Amino acid sequence: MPYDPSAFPPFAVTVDLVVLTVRRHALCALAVRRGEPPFQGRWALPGGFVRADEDLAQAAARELAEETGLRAHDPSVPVQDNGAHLEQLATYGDPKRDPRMRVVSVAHLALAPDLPAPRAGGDASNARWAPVDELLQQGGYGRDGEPVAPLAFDHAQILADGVERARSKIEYSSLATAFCPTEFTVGELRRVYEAVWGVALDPRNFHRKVTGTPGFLVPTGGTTTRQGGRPAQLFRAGGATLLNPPMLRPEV
Amino acid sequence: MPYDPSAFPPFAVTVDLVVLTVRRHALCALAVRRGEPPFQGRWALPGGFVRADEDLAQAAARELAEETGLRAHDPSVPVQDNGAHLEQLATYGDPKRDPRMRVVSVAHLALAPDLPAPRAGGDASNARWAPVDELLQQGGYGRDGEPVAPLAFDHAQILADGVERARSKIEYSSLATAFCPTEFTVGELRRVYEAVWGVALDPRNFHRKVTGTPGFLVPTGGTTTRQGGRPAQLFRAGGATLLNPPMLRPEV
DNA sequence: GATCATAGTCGTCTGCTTGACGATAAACAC
DNA sequence: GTGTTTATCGTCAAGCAGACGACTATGATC
Repeated sequence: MPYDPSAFPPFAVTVDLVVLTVRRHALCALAVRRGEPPFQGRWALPGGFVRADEDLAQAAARELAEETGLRAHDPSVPVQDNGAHLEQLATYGDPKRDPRMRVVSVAHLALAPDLPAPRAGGDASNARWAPVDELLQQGGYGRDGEPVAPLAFDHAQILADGVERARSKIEYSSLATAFCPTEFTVGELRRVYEAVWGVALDPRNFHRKVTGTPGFLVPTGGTTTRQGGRPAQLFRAGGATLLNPPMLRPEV
Repeated sequence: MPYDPSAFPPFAVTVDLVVLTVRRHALCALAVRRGEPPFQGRWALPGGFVRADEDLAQAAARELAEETGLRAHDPSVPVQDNGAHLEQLATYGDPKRDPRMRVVSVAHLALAPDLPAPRAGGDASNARWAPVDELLQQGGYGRDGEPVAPLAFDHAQILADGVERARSKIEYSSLATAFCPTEFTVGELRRVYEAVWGVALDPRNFHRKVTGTPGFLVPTGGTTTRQGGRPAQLFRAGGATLLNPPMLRPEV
């Protein structure tokens, strides 16, 4: 294993982002349209090169800010204010994943509350929140009936891995609150779980579970009626990051 | 995000391996002694450069074979024969992690049954199985009383992350069987959990749990008495990879 | 203002899993 | 045989989850 500088092949290193949010009861991911070949005109995950003096997490946070305006949290700090949760997902390095050169991409996963509208270099038509189901279906048709092209590069795989990570992680952590605004109701949190898992949950058992787990939610004292119906208590995310026992995802 | 070939800084990409096994009731990791600067003479994780035409998983499997002679499993296939479990762990890319140049390391985690003896280029004194507690304690003294130097580079962090991954993953998957030979007893599997978690488990409850989880263990029909005491049934790992409900790690 | 629809919150009951631990079984050493 | 070790089965109580009834507090509709 000598580190002879002439003995190793050079790589380009990028970060790609799986930015997830919940909009209109659906789990959505941020997609940007590629403006140049390869895969010109196709949708892709946002990302970019890691700079020479930058850590991987810094690069991911910078890209996230550039694409969405979101600040990333320090991962060691519990979810708070309107920053996004950001964590490393996995690294993809197939020699043929980019037809032009050898690129290793360190994918990151970001979870954000519902945001107004994406901006990508100021051009709204080149960035959008798309339901992950729509982005992942291969060769199907979108909700508007137009044919859906698969994501560029290996981004479908990266997105699928990110979604799976998010689905499993909200089971045993308090990460689902990262999809919520600073103050939220139990019902809003439940709708997050329902959107991410794609299932219906019993409101009564869910309420018992989340309010009974110490440190998960702290009441702010306020109430809201923005969902209609009886006013609901408002909560903030508590300090607990791990849920024990976990939230159980219903079978199949 | 233009892909102008002159616009990105070149990186070296390596794979580093956290190879874990259980020896004499202790969780051990493979360490190799560095033969050259920086950190010459210090212990480090095995690893090496990713080749120009190689996938990351291939590079990790190649390094694993070079260091231990182990073949890696296809991760989609359940644990079987004496191959090792191999999975990607995380990627480390701090600009200063290698003092000579910009190196991004894609760390992998391997779990192996107890092996005869490590070989690193045929020189046994340059590779060893060391208890992870010993490798991770900073500036302490080893079991033989000699001072322990911390691992080279950021390998202590990588090792800690790998150990934590293994500890949590055996909770909800059948991965603990990767530490066992092809055929093993419930008691041997229990001692794996005890070594990895560093706790004592009730043999009766453990037996009930693992034999009661469908698909976890399949009896081979044979028995063995190699542990002394009453002969124990032999099992192979079953097809199940996920344990539901999980194996619970005792509180603190 | 009465009624209805909607969403939130509190309780109850039942079954399953766990943790603690008693008891028995089958080998070996002496 | 006696003691030691390890394996295996059984029992019991506590805790938690799923199913679901009941009640509350809003806004919408008649």
